[in-house]
Amino acid sequence: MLDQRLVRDNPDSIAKELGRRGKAVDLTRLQLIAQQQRNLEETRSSLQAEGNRIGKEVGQRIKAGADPQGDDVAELRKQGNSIKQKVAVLEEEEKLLTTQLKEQLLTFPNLPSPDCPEGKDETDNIELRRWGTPREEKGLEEHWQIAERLKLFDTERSVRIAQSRFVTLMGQGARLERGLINFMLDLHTSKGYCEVLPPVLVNTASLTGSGQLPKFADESFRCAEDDLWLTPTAEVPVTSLHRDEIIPSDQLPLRYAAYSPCFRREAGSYGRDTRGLIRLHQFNKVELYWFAHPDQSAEAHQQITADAEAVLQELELPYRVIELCTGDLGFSARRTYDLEVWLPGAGAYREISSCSVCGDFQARRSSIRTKEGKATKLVHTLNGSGLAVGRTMAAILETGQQPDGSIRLPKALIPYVGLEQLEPK
RNA sequence: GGAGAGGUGGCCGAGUGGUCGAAGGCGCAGCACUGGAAAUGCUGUAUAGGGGCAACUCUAUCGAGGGUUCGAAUCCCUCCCUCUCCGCCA
Repeated sequence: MLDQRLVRDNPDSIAKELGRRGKAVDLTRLQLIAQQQRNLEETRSSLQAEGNRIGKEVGQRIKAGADPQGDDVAELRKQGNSIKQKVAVLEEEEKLLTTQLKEQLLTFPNLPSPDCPEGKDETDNIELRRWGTPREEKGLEEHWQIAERLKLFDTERSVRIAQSRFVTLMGQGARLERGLINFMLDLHTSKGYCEVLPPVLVNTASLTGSGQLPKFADESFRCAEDDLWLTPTAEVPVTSLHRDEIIPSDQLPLRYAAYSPCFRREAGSYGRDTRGLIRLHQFNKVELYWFAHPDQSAEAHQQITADAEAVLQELELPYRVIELCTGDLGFSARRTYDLEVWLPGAGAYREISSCSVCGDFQARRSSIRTKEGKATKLVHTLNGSGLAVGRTMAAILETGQQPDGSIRLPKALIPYVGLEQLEPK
């Protein structure tokens, strides 16, 4: 959420910064609401001050022995009543404006960081670096072909169980997925991350706090009978882990590694990535999340990205790091690095992790603060996939394929899967 | 699902109509004591939004929303949530 003070005092510069995302933004109406709201607050509160003064005086006089039914007390009561009525009218107007202001503020995306490169869409993203040597020989299979051959998962039967875009991992496939989750969590916790296994049903306040609501309601699955939604990412429950809290500054940064299944409606992606593990309504993900002191968030962003990269490096999966331009930035992000893993079968880099610094955007929505001396300030939040498990499996299958049709597993993963390689059964 | 209890500051916990933003404790910070520390003592320490260069000051907030009153943490109504016991259940 944007800072309402900034909107009130510097609407033009805020509009300009938001405009870097590619769409012109007009804040004049919002600024007017904010201004009116503040004016009303001023009159209302000074009126209330007068009312409080009268109330106290009545109490004092009665205590001092005045007749509670006497004329002078009655006169004060009358004044009190008249103020009360005026305040009631003002309060109603003010409440309306406050609600409007809040509602509006929640619909604006975060301000891009000044360091975020300008651009209109993904074609303007910038490749920062590459790691590893991609396999580029011809005739390699795509992961879903391998999976079919090795019977790692069943998509057709999953339609029977649920719908399209669901997958049932079976046999070695299920085992590999489980091994990957354990491997990732072990790697992160060995570096000091606190492991989290959160609820995957989350309430509206949680989704609003991390930025999915109110704008992206159609992207999430909702439980009709309850105020609960299926979480689209562990980022949501982990943000709300500290919602409405003040975190002592000596505890920062708090670093969490949360495994959760993730649920996305993928509205508007008909026909894209219909085969395999790339785009599903339900997938597994290990998410890294930091609550950081505002002064530390830039470094934290480098670190969280490095921690995500470490998973790919340990798994010997070639990848590249992309910096998103302003036009491709997510709603809550100020700056984002995407990790794209090389899929030899598909012959393409695919996003496998997105590491974002959100500044105080989520912290303001979720009211997560820290204390520094006397001052209370909003913390900064960061998130990064470490990693999307299904896509990781796809990369391992495509990268590890050997001439005899078996799949070599990365060394680091062998103890987790209990197999040297995957073979047709 | 049935019965009961309760929601107060960073935490615990008092407070049933008047200067209560709220006793006391814990925690935290500063100071004193000390060679240094512990212990002890003193002082300070809620959040949000206004106004002011600042000192400071105003308003709101005791789960949420209404009501009674000149005045509500305290009384009334509605709702939400949490806990305990019973039932059911992985």
